[in-house]
Amino acid sequence: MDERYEGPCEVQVLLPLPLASAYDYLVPAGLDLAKGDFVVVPLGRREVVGIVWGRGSFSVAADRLKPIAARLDVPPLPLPLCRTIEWVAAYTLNPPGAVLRMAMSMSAALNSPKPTFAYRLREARAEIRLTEARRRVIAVLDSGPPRAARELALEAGVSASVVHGLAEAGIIEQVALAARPAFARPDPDFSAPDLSAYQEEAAARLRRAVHENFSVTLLDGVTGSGKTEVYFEAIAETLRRGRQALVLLPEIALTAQWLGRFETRFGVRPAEWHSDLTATERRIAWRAVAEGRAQAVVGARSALFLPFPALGLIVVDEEHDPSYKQEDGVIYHARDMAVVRARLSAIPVVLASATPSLETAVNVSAKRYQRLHLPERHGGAALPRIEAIDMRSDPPPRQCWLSPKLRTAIAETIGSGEQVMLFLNRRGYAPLTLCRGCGHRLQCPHCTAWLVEHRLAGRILCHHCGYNAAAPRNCPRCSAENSLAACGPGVERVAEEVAALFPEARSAIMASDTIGGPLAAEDLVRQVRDHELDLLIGTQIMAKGHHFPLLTLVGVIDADLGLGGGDLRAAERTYQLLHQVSGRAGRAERAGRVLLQTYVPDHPVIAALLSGDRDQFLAVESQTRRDYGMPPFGRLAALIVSGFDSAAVERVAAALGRAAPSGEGVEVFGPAPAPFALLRGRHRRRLLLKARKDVAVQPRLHEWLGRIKLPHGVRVQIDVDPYSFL
DNA sequence: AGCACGCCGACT
DNA sequence: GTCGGCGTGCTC
Repeated sequence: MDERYEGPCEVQVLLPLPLASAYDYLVPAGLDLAKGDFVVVPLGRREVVGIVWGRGSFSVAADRLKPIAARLDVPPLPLPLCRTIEWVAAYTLNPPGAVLRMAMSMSAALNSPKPTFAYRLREARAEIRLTEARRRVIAVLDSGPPRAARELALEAGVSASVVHGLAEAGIIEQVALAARPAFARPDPDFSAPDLSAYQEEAAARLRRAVHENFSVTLLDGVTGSGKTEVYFEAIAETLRRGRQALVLLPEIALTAQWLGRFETRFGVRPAEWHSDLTATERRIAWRAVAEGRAQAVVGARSALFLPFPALGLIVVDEEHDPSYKQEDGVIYHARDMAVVRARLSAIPVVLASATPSLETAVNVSAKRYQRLHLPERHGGAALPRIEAIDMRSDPPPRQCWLSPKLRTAIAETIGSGEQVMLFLNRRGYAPLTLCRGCGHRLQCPHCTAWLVEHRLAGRILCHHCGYNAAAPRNCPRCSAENSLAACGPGVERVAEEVAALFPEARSAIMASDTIGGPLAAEDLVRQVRDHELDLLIGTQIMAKGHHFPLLTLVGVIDADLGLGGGDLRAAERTYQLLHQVSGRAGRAERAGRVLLQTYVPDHPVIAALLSGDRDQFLAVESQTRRDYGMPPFGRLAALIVSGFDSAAVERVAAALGRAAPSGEGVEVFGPAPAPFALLRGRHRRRLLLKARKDVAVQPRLHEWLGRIKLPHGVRVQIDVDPYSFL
């Protein structure tokens, strides 16, 4: 049903602000609006852009209503996106305007499409004196299409004033560019894929799904089994139907390598959407999506809220990746919300992973999701051999982290002209620095966290708030000289050990803080590929996406890291990460080998990695969760109370504890100090609501919070389906 | 989220 | 005496 609102009448306008509800406005006579339209409305003494959300609610006296100032010349927010916004708001208990803000994070794009101008040579040229600079500009225009002043100046190697001077003199003239350069159209038939029988079968199933309504399909296959090529076929089919495709990737998996594969298959790069686009790039990409000119978009989780008018497919690659969980502001899980958007858009969604999340695995068992399995490595390469090194019987020397067995394996591998990757998910030199004299530990002044020494940079930093100071020479408390001792390993410390053990090996560190940016990262990848390096030491940043044919040994320095702490998903996450890291070993003809250094070789996670029996691991993990009524067999919601005044935070947390809902199928735990009891200077307390699967938690949470009056300066955040807890 | 209004310290 | 600090409260 096409909802139109012809003035004079009243409509609700949703503003991208954390207001409890949409506001009513008058539609002036002569203005004809539809749901989803972008409008400018007065708010207090400013003007803001909002979205026409529905007919007036008549909740405010008519004489207080203000008229809508204008309708913007932008395609309306697509209705399925509007419904997704409402759904996410209701589910996460956020004001709809706060969710809308995520879909309007590009205010510049809303300034009506400003016509862009280019210069071309005039037919009839006035006679003027031609300087060398002017000649160059004319030559550039002679040999190409009209260009914008800036570009023209750049290409001719002159300043902009030369261009303007030529315009003034009547040699060149401005022409309006008809449309902004269209986004290059990906060609679904640019290159025929070379698929295995399994891949072809899976691709055929997905192509069919693209012609039907909502469905969720898990594309399940080990690293190297060719999942990407398979979902590319679903994208191709979507493009043939003239619809748009969205691929969500974890931020760090969006690499030049992925883009290159897309370009090989479709002839052009897709539109990109991620956090380090410039304002201009955002504007261009957002408008191209909204106007349907961008047919294929790859992006991080926030791309989920882009205004696709003709969305036909969503792919969530690496669906198990924890970075899909947005942890601040509106707390949501992009994979789950992708399923919601697909359902509300009546389109298929494909979840791809080598190590599906337990939630997804359970949804497959329950037949809510389809599963397509790619059983083998494409090209027939063997899976890596995974072995444990029991650190209790094969310990490294004191203050060292590589066990004798791992050292031997490294020497053999490098000796035979192959490459090694050492994995340790810890940036910096050492996770903890303490004073041998007084026992003082270097701690962040704003967080409950140790300061991590980064020796290469000569700094100590907090990995949670970004606090950053020069590494002290003496103990900050007792001033003892040379008394600070590093405890435990970080990648820099492992690199130090490697340099001492293998002085002739060419090695490099790969961590988010040691590589300058995407370009430096690409260069490092190239160095590995071209065998300019023998050994790479890195964090999870190198866990995904790269194929290095000569890399045959992966050493995991501390396979137990992340298993402790009693976190709900610790086991699952460790399994996923180590499995992914293992997949880096031996992808071509050469067999790979993975060595896991562990003190608990019998731990179910380590055992599952050694046996390669993922499904058995998921079954055991699933049974444990079921026994304890934990997700996905029960529901969790966390309340995080935070503020700068710790006493006030404490009081609110205690009051929430007393006002906690109770009754059939609902339990509340806490308040307890939150995982980071002090974060960025804010004190934090946490309460956890656990409910049976059949209990709707949102109304309970709503009532619960309604019973508490929040003093100023204290904030309560709601995390429905918290991803981790301690 | 802005942007006001509002009531207490150092300046022309 | 004002200029301005940012606490709190409203915006259809």
